[in-house]
Amino acid sequence: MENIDYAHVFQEIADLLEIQGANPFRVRAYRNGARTIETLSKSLESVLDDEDARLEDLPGIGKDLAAKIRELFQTGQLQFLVELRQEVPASLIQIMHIPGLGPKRARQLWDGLEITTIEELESAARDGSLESLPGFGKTLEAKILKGIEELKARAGRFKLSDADIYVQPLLAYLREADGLDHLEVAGSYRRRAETVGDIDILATAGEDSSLMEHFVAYRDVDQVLAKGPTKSSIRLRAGLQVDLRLVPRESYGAALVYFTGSKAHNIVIRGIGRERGLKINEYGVFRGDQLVSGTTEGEVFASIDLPWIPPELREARGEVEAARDGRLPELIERRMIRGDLQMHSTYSDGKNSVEEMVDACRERGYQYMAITDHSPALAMAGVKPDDFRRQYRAIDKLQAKHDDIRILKSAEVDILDEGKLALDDDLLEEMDVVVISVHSKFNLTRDQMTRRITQAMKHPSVNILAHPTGRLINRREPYPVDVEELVKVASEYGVLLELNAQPDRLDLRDYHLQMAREAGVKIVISTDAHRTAELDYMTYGIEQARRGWLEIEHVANTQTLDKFLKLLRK
DNA sequence: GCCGTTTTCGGCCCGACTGTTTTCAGTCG
Repeated sequence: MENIDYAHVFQEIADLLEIQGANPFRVRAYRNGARTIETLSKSLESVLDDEDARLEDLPGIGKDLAAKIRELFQTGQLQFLVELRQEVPASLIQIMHIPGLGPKRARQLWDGLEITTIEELESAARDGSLESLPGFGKTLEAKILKGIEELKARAGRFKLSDADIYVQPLLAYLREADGLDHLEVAGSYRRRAETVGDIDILATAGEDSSLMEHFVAYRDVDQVLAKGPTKSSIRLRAGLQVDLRLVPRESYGAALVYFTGSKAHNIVIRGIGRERGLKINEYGVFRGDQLVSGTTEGEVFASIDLPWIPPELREARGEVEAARDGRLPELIERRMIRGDLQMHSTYSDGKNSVEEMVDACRERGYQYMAITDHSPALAMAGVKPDDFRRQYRAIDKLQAKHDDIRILKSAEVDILDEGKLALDDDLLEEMDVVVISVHSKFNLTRDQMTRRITQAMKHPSVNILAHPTGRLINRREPYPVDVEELVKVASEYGVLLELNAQPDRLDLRDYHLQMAREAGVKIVISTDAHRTAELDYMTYGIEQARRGWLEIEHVANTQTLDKFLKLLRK
C-alpha cells in the first residue's frame, strides 16, 4: 500500500465518524494523521521497517493511529473501519462531496428520508421531497442538483498527481520483468493532462518474457479484469484501471502514437496519411499492405513529413499545422525556472519558516523567490500589517546572509468586494512584488466577478494575479469569470498572470495559457508552496505550461532577476 | 484521538458566508 492509501483509510474513518456525530476533535485527529501520512517524504512502510524510526514520532500519530497503521500493513484491512461501515453507509461520504452538504445534512438525509446514495438524493431533489426536511429550501435543492451534475461529469477521473503516485511504483516494478525492452505510459497520462481516466502502458519484450505474469501479480492489484498474451487489465486498489499492451517491436512507435492520442490529434494525423496514400494505425504506417514504418514515433511522423511532436501538444489545437510549417514551439523545461513567486511561511498558513523556505529555494538553485503570506481577509490565515513589517525586517536580516538568492518581500493580497484590496496602499508600496487573488464570495455573476478582479488588477501596485479562476480540480468549478477580459486587462496594465502549479489547481488552464501567449501576456509559474517539499510542484506547472505552448520567453520567472524585476511594472 | 504536561486531563482555529430562519445552523476555507 502507498502512503495515500493509508491516508484515505483515515479520511474515510473521519468522514464516517463525522456523520455519526462523533467528537469533532477526534475527527480532526484522524484528518491530521491522514495529512501527516500524505505529506510524508518517505514511505510509511519504510518507517515500519526501520528499527530506529517509530510511527508514534510522526506528528499527529499516537498510539492508536500507529496500531491501526500496523494492522493495515499486516492484514490489509482494518477491523474498526469494517465495523464503522456497518453502522454508517459509506455511500453517504459521496453525498458530502456535493457542495453545501456536510456531515450534518448527510445525517439528516439518512435519518429523515433514508437517503444514502447520490441517486436517491437526486430523485428526492427532483420530486421536491427534500424540502420537507428542516433547513432545506428551493435554493439548496437547486445547488444540490447542480452539484450532482458536476460530480457525475468528473466521475472516475484521477488527478494527474494522484495517478503519478500509483503509476511510478508500478513502472518501477514492471521494469524488473524478464526480457523487457521498451516500457512507456501512453494516453492522457503521457500528454500530462490534468486528470486521467485509465492508464495505458505499452511494452515490447522478448518471446519468453515474464511481463504479463509479472503485471497481474502486482501487489496493489484489486482485481484482474482481463489477462491475455498481448493485453491485460488490472484495477488497482485505489480504483485506477491500468491496461498493459505488449506490441511487436516493429509497431512500437505506431502504437505509441495511437495510444498516446489524443483521439482528435490521431484523426488529423491519419487524414494527412490518407492524402498521401498511407494508412496509419496502431500497427504501423502502411502503403497498401506493405508496412513502411512504425518502429519509433519519429518514423511515424516522418512518414508524413512532420517532425516529432511533444505529447503535451497532441490535442488537435493547431500542433500538426505548426509542425508542418516548422513553427512548433520550443517548449519550456523545468531547468529554465529561476524563481518561485508564490509561497507561504509560518507567518500565515505555511508549515515552514521563512528561513526554511529560503534554504529550500537555494537548494533548488533559484536566483529569486517571493514570500507571499496571506493578507488578513482570509479567516485565520491572515497576517496583520505590523506582522508583515516584522517579516520584512526579518527578510532584510536573512538577505544580508545570502548573496546567492534575492528574497522578494510580498504578500498574497485578497481581492475584496468591488475590487478593493485587503491591505493598505502604503504597505503595498513597501513590497517588492504584489500578488493578488480571490478567496471569497465566489457566487457573483460573471460580469460582477470580472469587474471585481479587473478593478483590482488596475491598482498601480499590483504585479501578479494568482490562480485567476479559483478552480479546484475534481472539487470545485471555477468561479464565473471572463478570462479573455482578464488577459486583455493584464496586457493593458502590465500585470502578470499566474499559472498556479498546485496539482489541485493548475490555474490558469492550458488553453488559457495559449490565450495569454497570443495576447503577449507573460505568465509566472508559481508553486503556492505551503511547505518546502511543495516547491517541487513546479514540475506540474511546467507540464501544464507545455500544454499551453509556452516557451522560455513567455514565462517571466525564467528570466534573470534583473530582467524579471523589469517585467514588473512600477 | 493527539498532545503536553499541570503525569491524568483539558484543550484542540474560528470568522465569513449562505440559506434558512426570525436568531441561527451548517458549510467552508
